[in-house]
Formats: sequence, structure tokens, C-alpha cells
Amino acid sequence: MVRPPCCEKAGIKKGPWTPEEDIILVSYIQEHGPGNWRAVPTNTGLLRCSKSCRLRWTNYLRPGIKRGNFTPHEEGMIIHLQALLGNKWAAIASYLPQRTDNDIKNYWNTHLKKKLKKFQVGSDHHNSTSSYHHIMPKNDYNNERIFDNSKHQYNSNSSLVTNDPNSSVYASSAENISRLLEGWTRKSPFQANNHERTYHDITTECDATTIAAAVPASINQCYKPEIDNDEGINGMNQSDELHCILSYNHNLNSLACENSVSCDSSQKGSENSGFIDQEKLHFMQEEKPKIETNPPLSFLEKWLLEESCTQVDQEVMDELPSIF
DNA sequence: AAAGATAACAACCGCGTCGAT
DNA sequence: TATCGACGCGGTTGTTATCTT
Repeated sequence: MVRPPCCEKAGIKKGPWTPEEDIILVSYIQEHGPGNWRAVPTNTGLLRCSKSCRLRWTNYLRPGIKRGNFTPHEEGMIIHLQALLGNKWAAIASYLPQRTDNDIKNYWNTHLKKKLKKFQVGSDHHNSTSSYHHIMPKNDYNNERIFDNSKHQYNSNSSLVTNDPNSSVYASSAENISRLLEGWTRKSPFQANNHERTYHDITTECDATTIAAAVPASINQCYKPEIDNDEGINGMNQSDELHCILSYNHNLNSLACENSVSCDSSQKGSENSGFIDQEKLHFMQEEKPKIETNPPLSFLEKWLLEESCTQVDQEVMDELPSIF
């Protein structure tokens, strides 16, 4: 039995989203909140299928999304969570709340798989712990992708911006939508209660030390997002690093079985809940920011339209906190 | 400078699961 | 309990940018 495609209806648009479509979608979600995707195309007039709308929101427009520039810390997390969980990208993404499963999956397929392969080959030849360092960037990961093209540059937040009004690089706009919308969650009454803070909140507001305290010790034992030199993670030497990563894997396994809800990662319902104590991870399960208050739409739309053509005006960005 | 190869990533497709009825 | 619709997930494809020859 072959299921008919969800978007077989004539007139359904496919392909890249335009800024205008994004505005419509964001506006609608501002008003109604995410969910009931079936109704979105009907109510917004978007010529997109519900799936496409949901995907666009969850992978691109949703507040709190961090794009590109995976840190060595994140790389390490992904590598070992993948080793532990397999290709359960959603489960892996739950440990990296600012990343989407799609983003992680893409990054794995395009970067990490190759790096690991290379590493394994290297290990075969050298049988050396230091080989691991080949899969970790020597310095800032940003260096791996060089933008010497005059049309592109990284801004102070390491996000890609374009100076070319004709550029098709729309990702920067969408990233900034995400960052813009992030402001909503910060003022959410939900966060007034300290016990109800989300993992996203913690990672956004706090430094690495706080994150390390918040995340179960066995997970963060080795991975603290502080790599800024050639020394490896937190100044560890290379063999320490490898040892640490291997024990990290071991610790995750232990944790999974200790909690013993289920050691079977293939069970979908327990992907996120089965490995770690519910209480400990309450904040992690709350990673999807809740939209509770809405910013002035006209401002958002104005900004969005401008941003689709040009770089964000710093003055506008400076205005954001007072507006939200 | 042009053409082909490769990399990167946004989006689509199809299947599985879950909840409502 | 069975059925159906909605949604989420993972694999895959398509498009664009960048690199290499």
C-alpha cells in the first residue's frame, strides 16, 4: 500500500521559502502558537502543505535556534550521542537544545561522518590516542569554512550576514528572525519561576559553569564549552581528551541502564525520557521555547522585510530589548 | 575564465506513532 | 478495539555556493 503524498494537491508550492512567506508564517504562529499545522495553510493562505510549514518553523524560524558554527563541545556531544543512540537525531537534539535535529543530521552527514572515518583510518595506522585530535578542530571551527568572499562576512555573533542585496543567502535573515523571536521567551511569565526555567533559558543566560551544573554530571563531565586554544578541551592534553570522551560514552551507557526505564533506544516514546531521570532533565524537556507574549508585529514585519535585502542595522538590533 | 566536482544545507518524502473518536 | 487524522522522525534529494583543474 502506497500512501499518497501529503502535498499532492495542485497549486501547493515547493522549494525554498521566501521572506514574505516566513513573515506570514511567523505572524500566524505569533497569534496562534505552533501546532495544528493542518490549519496553517488554510488560515494563512500560504500555498504550502502543513508539513512544510511545520518544518520551516521547527528547523528555521523557531526562536532559540542556533545555526552553523558547531563548537568542538557540540561536535563531541554529537559524536558520542550518535555512538550511543544511533541516528536518533531528535533524541540527540534534545541534548543540544539550540540545535535542530535536521541541523545535527546534516552536520553529521556532511562533516562528522567524514571526520570520524578519517579518524578511524588514522587510528588503524597509528593506534594512537592523539589521532582523535584529527577530528576535532585545532582552533575555532569557524576557520574551517572560509569566507573571504567580499559578499559575505561574519558578524560579531559569528552568524553569516550578507552585504550583497542581490545575494540569495536568506539564511541570515531567518537566523535573525529566530534571534529576534528569542526575545519573547525571555520575558515569558513561565520563566519567572526559577524552577520552571528551560534548558534553553539556562544555556542562553548562563555561562558554561552553570550549564555544567545543570546538566547531569556524567554528561557534562568532560564537555564544557570552553575551547579556545590548541590544548583541547578545557586545557586537557590530547590523550586526556580521548580518555575523557571514551569515559563519557561509558558514563552515558551507565546512566541509561541505571535509570533502566529502557535500554532499548529504538522505543520511540522513551527516546528522551528513558535515559535520564525525569526530574534531572525536566529543564531539558522544556527546551522548546513557549511563546507567551507577542512583540509588536508591525515592527517585526518591517524589520524582516528590510533584513531580507540588507544587513541588519545595528541600531535596530539595539532597540530590541526595549521593545520586547 | 569556464567547466566540472564537491560541499553545504534547506526542503521533501514516506513511514511510524499517538491521540481522538 | 479499530480506525483515522495529525504530527514527528529519519532518510534522501535538490539547489546553490565554493573549490579545483
